[in-house]
Amino acid sequence: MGEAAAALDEWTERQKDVLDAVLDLLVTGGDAVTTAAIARKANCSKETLYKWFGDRDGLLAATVRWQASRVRAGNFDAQHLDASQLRESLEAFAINWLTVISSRTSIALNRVGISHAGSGKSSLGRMVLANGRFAIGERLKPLLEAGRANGLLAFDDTEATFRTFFGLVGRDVQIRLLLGDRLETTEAEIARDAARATQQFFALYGAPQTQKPLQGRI
Amino acid sequence: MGEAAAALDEWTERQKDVLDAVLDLLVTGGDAVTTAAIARKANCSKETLYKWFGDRDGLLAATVRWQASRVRAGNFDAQHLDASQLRESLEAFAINWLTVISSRTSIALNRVGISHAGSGKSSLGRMVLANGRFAIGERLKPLLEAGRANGLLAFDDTEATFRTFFGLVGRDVQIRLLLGDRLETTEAEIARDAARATQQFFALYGAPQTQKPLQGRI
DNA sequence: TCCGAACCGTACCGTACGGTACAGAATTCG
DNA sequence: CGAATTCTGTACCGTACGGTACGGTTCGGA
Repeated sequence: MGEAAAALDEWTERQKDVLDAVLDLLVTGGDAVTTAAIARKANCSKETLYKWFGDRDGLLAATVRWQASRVRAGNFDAQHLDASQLRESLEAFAINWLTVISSRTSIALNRVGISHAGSGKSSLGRMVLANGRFAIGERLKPLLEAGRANGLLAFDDTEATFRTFFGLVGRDVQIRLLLGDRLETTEAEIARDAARATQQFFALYGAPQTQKPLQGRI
Repeated sequence: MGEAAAALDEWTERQKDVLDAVLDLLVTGGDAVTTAAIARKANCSKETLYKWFGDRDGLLAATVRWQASRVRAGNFDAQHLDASQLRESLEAFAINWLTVISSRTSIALNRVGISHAGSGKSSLGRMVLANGRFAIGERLKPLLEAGRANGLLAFDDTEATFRTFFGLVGRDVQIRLLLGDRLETTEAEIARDAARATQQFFALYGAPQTQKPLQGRI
């Protein structure tokens, strides 16, 4: 939230163009993402790159933040939920999440973060994690808790419940894509998987069908 | 199966020592896994490395195969299953899988495969995938189908069912570890998670408690 | 119109690393 | 024992790449 706003005006338009160039290079995995290639693609000098972003890692970190600041989908309003609204919201979350992790951008950034995490300096990995797995968690948890408050869901541990939802939605998709598996992720496929995951989630955590107390409405 | 046997006698003892050295270097992520470092650690010359394994990628590929050939756990016998045996077997699978993906070796090899997949040449990624995600799938599916044949499980698509089990067990563990998250994965924690995943899996795919026909017993 | 700041393009430097060459030790085999 | 083979250790080569230096250009402000 504050994070996203900060990232949005943290750089000038010209600098954002540079970050977009980095993203382009990352996504088209063909050629290596060298500082020279970045400067060429962005029509700027390497010296400017280093002046603005410090070093290559700083540039990559800025790119992660920049992409993250763009991705935030609007939060879902979780007041006066009924069962079908909750189901729709969960399904929308699942669709959104599957779409994100299937995107070439997400795959490329996760690969960069993982490579860095393997090289000791794990700050990029933590950043990807914060803007991926943990960001979606913080956005989904209020919805889960609203569902519980309205008697639609039954669970004790919000974190554990979210992790189960995460597993039901993601399954093996992310690791397969990261490892280069060709996995057709069409929109229709994603919608079907999101619906299945949501249904399974309700089977596990849906509250038993009791007459829910008409709280507040006289 | 044949793969494992092939890998076991594909190299001499001396060569296996070299591959173990590569694994050691990969696991202790501190220093880069250069050919010079490998030769130093294995007390052999770089020239021998190139003679035996072709080039650096061939050496890494051989290391993946070598590690995979060691990991295979004994298959589970899936005859005359009753419910508690099935549950135990599934839980054992889950424990085994969680233990593997939490190991420093698995994390390091997956990181290498992912990095390679990002650099165009995806053969290493596919190899890690074949010996990880797909190997566990091929080993688990017979158990699922035996459970169905014995009336303990109800599902149509074996692959889809396995993927759900995979998601319930793995959740966010692998991506978090790959991205450098410190995630305590004690034996007790793994056992608890495996039990929870198995229970959830039965809740989704357990056959309704009918009197199962006493097939074969008079 | 002039000045200075920011920036582009290119050239350059140092180092790290994959891969090769080679001399000498170890080992095998007749 | 001697010849041939295989291996080790080290030195070496070429290249790729992160980072720096610098001359030339654009552009905003006085």
